[in-house]
Amino acid sequence: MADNDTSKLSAALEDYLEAILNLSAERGVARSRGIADTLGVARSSVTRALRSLADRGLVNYEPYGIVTLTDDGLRIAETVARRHEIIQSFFVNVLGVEKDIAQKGACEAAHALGPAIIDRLMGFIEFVNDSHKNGDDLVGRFRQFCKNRPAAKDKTPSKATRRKATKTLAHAKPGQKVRLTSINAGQKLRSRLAALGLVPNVEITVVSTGRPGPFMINVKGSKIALGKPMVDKIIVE
Amino acid sequence: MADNDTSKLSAALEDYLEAILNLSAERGVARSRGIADTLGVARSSVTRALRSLADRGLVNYEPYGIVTLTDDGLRIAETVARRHEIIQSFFVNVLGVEKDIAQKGACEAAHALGPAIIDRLMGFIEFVNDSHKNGDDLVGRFRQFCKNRPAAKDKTPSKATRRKATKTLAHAKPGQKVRLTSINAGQKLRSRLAALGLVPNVEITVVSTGRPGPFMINVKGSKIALGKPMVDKIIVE
DNA sequence: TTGAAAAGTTAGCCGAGACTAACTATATTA
DNA sequence: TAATATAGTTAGTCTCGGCTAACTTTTCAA
Ligand SMILES: [Mn+2]
Ligand SMILES: [Mn+2]
Ligand SMILES: [Mn+2]
Ligand SMILES: [Mn+2]
Repeated sequence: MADNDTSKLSAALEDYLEAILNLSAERGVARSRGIADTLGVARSSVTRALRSLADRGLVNYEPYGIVTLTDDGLRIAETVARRHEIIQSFFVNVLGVEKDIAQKGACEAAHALGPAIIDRLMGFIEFVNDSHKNGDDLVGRFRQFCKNRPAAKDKTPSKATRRKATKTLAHAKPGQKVRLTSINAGQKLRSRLAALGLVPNVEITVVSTGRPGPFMINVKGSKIALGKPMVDKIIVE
Repeated sequence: MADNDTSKLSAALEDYLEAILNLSAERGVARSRGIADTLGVARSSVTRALRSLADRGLVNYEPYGIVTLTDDGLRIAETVARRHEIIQSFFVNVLGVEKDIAQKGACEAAHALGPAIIDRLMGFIEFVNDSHKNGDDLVGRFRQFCKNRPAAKDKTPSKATRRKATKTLAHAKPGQKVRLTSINAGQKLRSRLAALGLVPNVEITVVSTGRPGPFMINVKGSKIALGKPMVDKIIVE
């Protein structure tokens, strides 16, 4: 009988429920083979998932039988399917994303976004539709807006890039002067380097960056050759 | 040295990179302990993740050392962080979702949404801001719109619910007449039930639904008692 | 009715990613 | 400088969710 459904379901198991719901609607019945095909997994994986779902009281299942959702299972399946639909609708109908891509992204995102966000998102879609009825073609304006500006690239630097990233000696160019911040290594290596003058706050002048040849630096008048692994461990500013 | 980064990174490893980027920016340096605290995992989990990332050439790491991102790692970390920021910004600044919830959802969704969707989403945020400058307070209008309608619930039935779900005998109420569609069981059980008159298309009248007592049905004049497991296997319409 | 073909299950393997407990290296401080 | 506290690693375990190969059950058609 229906077991406890304390812990939240994994994305994978939610997908099984969603697949069962869809198959039931489309073909009238959900069988193991159909689920495997829908999700692109091996038939044996389905068997195991069904046992797991049955243990949680979410499907009626027994070996060689067809699969139906219990009331609990139906509730979850509908919630997931609905989230998927809403997110996908936003991607396609508002953002104008290509259907296949939207489908894939929405199916995954559906497991990550809870009621608070989904409700708002649905409200927003309604708002957009409502605006349209009132003569304001928001989506059309957005499309137009997109045309009039150089398509932003996913790689465009943003706040993230503006944050200073830790620089190692490897990032320095020949001729550049840098100050040693710290050495990313154990004390034995650190003391070995200290003997060469490589201590915190010392000024380093990069002589050559070692392609080809060794990475050469100048520290207080003496030239030092460093190996690549070493170069990555020396933090500078 | 930098290994091949053929296969796409898992969400978990992307989170490690993101955490390292953030720690480097906030504290100047990323150490194992800080990563563990940020992500809420055990220190030993961090050790393993760092080894894995180092193998892929995404971080400079060696035991007991501090951690820095390689150029490849930095690129990925920034991409993930930026997706996170854009999605979160949409949730908070457009949809008006509470910060903590938006943060959590965005961090997860960031791994699921690729450039095609993210680019559009960022464009949309810009569009909204742009509209605002031109005197159209879209967000304000949306907030107003939300107030003027009964808050939609995540459980509201939608297309998903409108699809007919498979009904079992368990869903029937006392006195109800239903037609048997199929029996979710192997042939031996099916023939046993067939002997009782339970064959496809036969009409079943529900007598009592068995709380307490057995589930009783009337088939062609004869009363039959069914156990709960059986009731779940009989598909009707 | 019987013998494939198809559907489904079992058994065993694997990698990812978490955990705890115990150990080791490093840092701190008296 | 030695003792202790903290940080980090190692070893071993677990669950999840894939997979293949081999077997069994059910279906279907001759
Ligand atoms: Mn889906
Ligand atoms: Mn999904
Ligand atoms: Mn994030
Ligand atoms: Mn994340």
